[in-house]
Amino acid sequence: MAETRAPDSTRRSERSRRAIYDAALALVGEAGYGRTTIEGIAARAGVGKQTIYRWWPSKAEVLLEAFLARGEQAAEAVSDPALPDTGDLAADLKQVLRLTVDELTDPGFEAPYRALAAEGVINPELGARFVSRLLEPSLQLYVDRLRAAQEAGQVAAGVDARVAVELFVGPLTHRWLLRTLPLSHAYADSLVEYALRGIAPR
Amino acid sequence: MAETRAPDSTRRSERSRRAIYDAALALVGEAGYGRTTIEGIAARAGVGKQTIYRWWPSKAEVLLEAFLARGEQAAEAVSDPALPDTGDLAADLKQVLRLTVDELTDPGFEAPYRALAAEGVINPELGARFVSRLLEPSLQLYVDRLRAAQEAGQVAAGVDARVAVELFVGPLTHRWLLRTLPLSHAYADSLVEYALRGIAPR
Amino acid sequence: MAETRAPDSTRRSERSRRAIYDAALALVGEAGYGRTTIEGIAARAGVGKQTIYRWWPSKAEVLLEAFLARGEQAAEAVSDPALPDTGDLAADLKQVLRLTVDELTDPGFEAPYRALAAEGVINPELGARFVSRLLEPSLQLYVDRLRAAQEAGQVAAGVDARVAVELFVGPLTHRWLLRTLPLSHAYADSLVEYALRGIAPR
Amino acid sequence: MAETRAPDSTRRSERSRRAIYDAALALVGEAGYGRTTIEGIAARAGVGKQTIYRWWPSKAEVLLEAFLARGEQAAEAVSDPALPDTGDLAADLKQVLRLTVDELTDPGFEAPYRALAAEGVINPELGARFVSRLLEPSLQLYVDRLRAAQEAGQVAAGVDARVAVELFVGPLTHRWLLRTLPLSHAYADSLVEYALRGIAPR
DNA sequence: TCATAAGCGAGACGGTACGTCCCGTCTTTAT
DNA sequence: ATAAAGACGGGACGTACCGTCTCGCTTATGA
Repeated sequence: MAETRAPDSTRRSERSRRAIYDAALALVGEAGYGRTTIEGIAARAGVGKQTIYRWWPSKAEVLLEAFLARGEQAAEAVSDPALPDTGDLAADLKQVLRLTVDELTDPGFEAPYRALAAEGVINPELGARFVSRLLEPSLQLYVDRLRAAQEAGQVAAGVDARVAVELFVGPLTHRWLLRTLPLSHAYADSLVEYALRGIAPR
Repeated sequence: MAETRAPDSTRRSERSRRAIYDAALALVGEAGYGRTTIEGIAARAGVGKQTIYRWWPSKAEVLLEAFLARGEQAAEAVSDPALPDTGDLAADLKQVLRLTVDELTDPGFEAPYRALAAEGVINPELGARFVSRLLEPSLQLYVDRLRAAQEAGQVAAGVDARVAVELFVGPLTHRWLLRTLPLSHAYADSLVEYALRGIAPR
Repeated sequence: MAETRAPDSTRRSERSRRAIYDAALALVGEAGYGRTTIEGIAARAGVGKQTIYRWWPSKAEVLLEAFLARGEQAAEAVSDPALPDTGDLAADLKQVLRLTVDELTDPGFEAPYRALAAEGVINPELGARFVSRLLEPSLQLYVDRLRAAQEAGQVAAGVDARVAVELFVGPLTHRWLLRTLPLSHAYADSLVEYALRGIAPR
Repeated sequence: MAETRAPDSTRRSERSRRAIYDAALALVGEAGYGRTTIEGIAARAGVGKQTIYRWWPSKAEVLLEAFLARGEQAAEAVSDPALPDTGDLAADLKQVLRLTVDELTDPGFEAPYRALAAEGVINPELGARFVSRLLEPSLQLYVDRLRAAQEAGQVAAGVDARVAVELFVGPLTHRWLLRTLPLSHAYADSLVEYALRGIAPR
């Protein structure tokens, strides 16, 4: 059991960590995931390769953490991450799905997010981390909003909120990942209408 | 205009083509997409590397054609590719979605299909071919079945069948690709129930 | 016994081989053996690293062959490699040892020759090749000349010519390798005088 | 003039110094000079790398000092380092050369000595130190003995003792360094006989 | 007596080179 | 002309060390 000596994380260089995140996100955005290399990230970050290999097991993990770090920065700016609750469930969901459409179409966001999703499709370990650290937290917001609506009698009592969430998010993600048909606000609205009828109280 | 002369496909070796397909599918299944190499495919197929480069532009294309070729073999065995139409729309969809769940879980099928999907997520050209050659044809079967139901008054008249299809297929694919939660027949059934209510006539 | 597939030497690129020799000798001369790298040789020769690793096991072997190749070129220009035999043994040996001093002092020759000798001191395999391919052939010329002198009665009959050779060459090499004291024609002459008396007939 | 402040040698750890010497000699003996690294020496000595870099400029210097330190230990055991002078010059020289042969063949001695010699062949600075600290002192003992013999009329008056020494030591070193032919007591004896005749009085 | 500054073990850091794998191209020989 | 074979120039991999640096921790004075 030749455990390869774990590095001492208290002595880690925060400066290098940030430079690596920036370089990784920039390169994936510019050249694509396949043409982004560890050597390239190291060179752009002004960092030795070993500093990357010391702290991350793979290119995909670097990108995942870089993405998470960016997300946390963005999250600090927002006080309440919860979905809006104006009482009008349909309007609230449409608003959020429209925002999601915008985000998925944002050039700076799309490339690394696609790269991570694709890597997670093939690599179960990374996929699990991708889901638990990035995807599930935002799905949970939907779950919370749907439960609130359920208590307000706007959603049928027997509906499993976790499954219901996928009625909204699943088709959107499907279109985005596989590029079957273009994403649009109109499509988001249609989804909300169909899916909401599907889980409405009798 | 020194156009790199296109090879004469009439003299192409059918033997090599098949060996390449077999090797490609086997290697992706055994080692994963990332660890499958053109050299590896060539060696395993007992073929020169150039024979691959002559006929395919990339590893992904080899795999896509290999997958299609296998699909066509399977298709020859089936006379009518259409979805069942017993008149009971819910039952028909449940049956098909359950079969889809089984297929997505089949070990021999899953690895290359995931590999292609993931590559398509990142590579738009391949993604487009993946969708048009593999995905859309089967989605079209759903569209046809839903249109028939619509004419039979089992689906609301205003519903866009192409969008409706995604209410069934989108969540299922989402779970499979991202492995958020396990696929099961019960989940397939739930999807059919929720989604069908969403597009039911008033 | 996983024999690492030997390359097909009939398809070897003569062009690359020569470029590698030139680059290796130039770099050792310019930067010294320690600062000469395989990557540097490959880059300077305009060659892939693998082309070096395919044909040579180490930097030292590249240099040895480069040196031998240069020697062979030089040898082609000379019809008879034998030592001069004017009948005057002392004069002949002085002439040859003086030439050797000049050669060992020649800037273009010294650096690679030192590098090879030093590597051979540490690495017995390379040392053996260095000796058998470079050193012994020239020592043999001395042996031949001494045997001729022996037959002419200028050297004592009982003397082992191979040992006698080292009386001339050993001290010279010792000074050169270890730089104890400067090499000079005068030193060469002294050596010949002392050593020749040592092996003279009674 | 930001001279990098010289370390305070009064506070130097004798314990570490010795551990470094031991580790260096052991590693060179076990793995060879090329595979001995500063990191390896530090790890084996249980010492920080900086402790080596603080006190020595290079791997070769560490080894040279380690070798010298061992030599001094050995020298303390001997009262008089001078060569024997029994009056029989040939016998005295044969005895010393035979001892030298034995030493050069001693496994614990050979590896580091070869490593230093080889490094000195390539690196003139180290070579100079190698010669002045290790080689010349012992050559001087020969010079002294030969001068004594000269005064006793056993060596021709005109002979330069420093040059004469090399007639004995040069061929021996040549054989040892380059491994042209095996070292043996018989070879040592032959050398003494030939060389002594070369410098004998008329 | 006790701060304070040196040497020290430890090891992270920016780098360079290693030797290997594979890329996509090209050339040779055989069918 | 296609095919098997594989050498080639090239680029990235992940590893090993380089020499520098920064961290706490002894340890040994000198204020």
